[in-house]
Amino acid sequence: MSARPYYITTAIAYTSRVPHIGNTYEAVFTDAIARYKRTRGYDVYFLTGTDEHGQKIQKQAEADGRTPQEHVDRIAAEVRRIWDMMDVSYDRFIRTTDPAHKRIVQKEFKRLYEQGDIYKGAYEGLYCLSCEAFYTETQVSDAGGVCPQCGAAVEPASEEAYFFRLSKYADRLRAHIDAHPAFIQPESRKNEMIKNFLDPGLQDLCVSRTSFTWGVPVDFDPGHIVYVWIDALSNYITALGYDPDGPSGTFRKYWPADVHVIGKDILRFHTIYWPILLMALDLPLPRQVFGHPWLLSGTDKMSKSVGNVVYAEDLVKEFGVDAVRYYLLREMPFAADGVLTRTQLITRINADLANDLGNLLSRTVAMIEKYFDGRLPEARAGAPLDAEVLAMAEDVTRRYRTAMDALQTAAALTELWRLIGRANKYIDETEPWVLGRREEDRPRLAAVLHTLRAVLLTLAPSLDPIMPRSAQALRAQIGAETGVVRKGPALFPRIRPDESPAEAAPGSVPPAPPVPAKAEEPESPDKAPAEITIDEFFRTDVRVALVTACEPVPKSDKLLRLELDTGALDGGKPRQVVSGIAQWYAPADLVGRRVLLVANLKPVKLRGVLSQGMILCGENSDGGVFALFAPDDLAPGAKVR
RNA sequence: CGCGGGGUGGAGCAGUUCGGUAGCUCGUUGGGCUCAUAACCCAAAGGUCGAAGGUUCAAAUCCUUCCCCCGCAACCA
Repeated sequence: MSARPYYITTAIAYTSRVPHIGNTYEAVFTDAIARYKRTRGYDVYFLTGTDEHGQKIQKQAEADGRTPQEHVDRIAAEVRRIWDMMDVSYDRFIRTTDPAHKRIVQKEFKRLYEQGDIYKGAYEGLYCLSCEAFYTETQVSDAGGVCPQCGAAVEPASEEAYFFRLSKYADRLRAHIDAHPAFIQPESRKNEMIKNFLDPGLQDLCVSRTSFTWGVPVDFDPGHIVYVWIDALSNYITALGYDPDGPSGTFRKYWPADVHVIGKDILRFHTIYWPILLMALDLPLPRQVFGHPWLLSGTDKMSKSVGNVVYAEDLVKEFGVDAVRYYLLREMPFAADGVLTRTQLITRINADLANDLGNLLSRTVAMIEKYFDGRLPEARAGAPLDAEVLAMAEDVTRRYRTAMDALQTAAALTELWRLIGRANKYIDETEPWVLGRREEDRPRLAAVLHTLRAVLLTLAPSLDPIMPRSAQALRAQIGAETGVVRKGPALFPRIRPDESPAEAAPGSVPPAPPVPAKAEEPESPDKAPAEITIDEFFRTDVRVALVTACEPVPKSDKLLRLELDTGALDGGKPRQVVSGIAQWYAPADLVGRRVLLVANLKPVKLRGVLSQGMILCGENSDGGVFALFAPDDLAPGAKVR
């Protein structure tokens, strides 16, 4: 019987910035499943890659003074390097800028248009000239009838665009979801999708843009660019050689995908738009979409501005690939968000990898070398206890497989460690060092060590998908191929815990960023702004202003409404500014004080309240915000420069 | 009443679907062992399961109300 095909994918990584450990988790997780399926004899095809189109990338590249292609080439290479470093065993790395991909996307688009699933319509909305962007009526009315971005007037406008008739397939999709309970994982997400998107009815989806050029052009209508959904999602089939005019053998062999592993944030696109797109193309739907949870850094989402972003590379440098892989696969829950802290990482490595697994191997190997010179004799005296441990090994392997089949790597690892714990206990129970003292106990000693070696041999293939290198090292030491046991270097050396003050305090929760945000060089969003001339600076009108009144903005958490005396600037009239500092200042803290006001900002309405300027504040890396106050000697209205 | 997730020994979590002795890892304390990476094994201490009502012979689990925390959205110009 030929091996059963198994097609598994990650989402393609967006190339606006270099992926952090949270993004990397997805690749590692998917890799573990792919490797596991290979050990189970499946013919696995593992796809990953990068999503390289869109306005954001175009703008980013412009800001960096590069062409979009240069930009995505750089980031895609970086993504690939990180995946390789993590031993991600993908079979194909697709990029949406691959010419073959683009060609097929164009064909798909055309076919959908010709069969009437895509139609040309008008995108109606309120347009802001200065932002060159459309806004919905709700967005505008919430902003008080002006542009939510800049506060300028907006006007109704329409622009040509292509739309996808989602509604046509909604019933079929609903039926599919009902008939395939495992389609959306975890289960809780299923209701979310149905309740939030399917039940209210699907709007036709706008699938083209004319506002930027970095994308796949609609070949029969110049100026239109295929918008992200059709372009990006199609990677799962174009990578296999799909072609509306006759797909490749690879495609016929692997499609439909067994599972798309994606972040929970893009579940909607994968469980609604993607299936409908496939239906329209008359292709079978993927068997499962798994929206994995987030990896949080400390208690928060990783974010550049908070400064708690962790990169796989830094962790790998310090702890090794396999330890990082183990942590991710062990610590990430199936549905709830996972947490990454340095302390937890070190604890996990020491307790599980060094003490339990590493030490089990170490003591077993050491004894086999010491008592039998690396070769166990045939003459053995078994005991019921041995059989019990070996039976457990089998049972654990079974449970491990069940968990892995259900994508529950944490549960699978818990099982393996149950066996490791049992084996360590078995050593204490049998006391091989006592057996080693008397010649007549040699057969019993041989049996005990044989049991231990057997347990490790059982463990090796299960550990393979999780920690390929260490599993290999373990095999080598217990002589899986040669039969000769030879002690090697410690599998996982113990790590000395940190003694930084933040983590030393007993009972305190150390949410300290595990690793300082690394140098910014591959990232552009946060790098220091470009130089400006003094004239450009003087375009900013900064003034001293006296706070004459202050109150919270009703129904808002963060906003304070300030009334400011700006001296002669406004002809003695008070100026009203809304500032998002309610978390840090009570109104009473501000009244009577002199703040620094950016006086020539475009006015904007916040929560319905007009704000005519901005108060200057400083922000610490821990997020604390402090207003900058002027000395009393400076009169209201005084110019600051 | 915006949407969603969560509140279980010092820390991190499981258990809640289909009520029935509150479990795991780390940490703490005491003991054992010496093959091993100051590792391993055993034992103990430690919990009003966010609060209050209710249903029930029985509630972490079901119902009602409330409190708190975290995301997202709206409001951080």
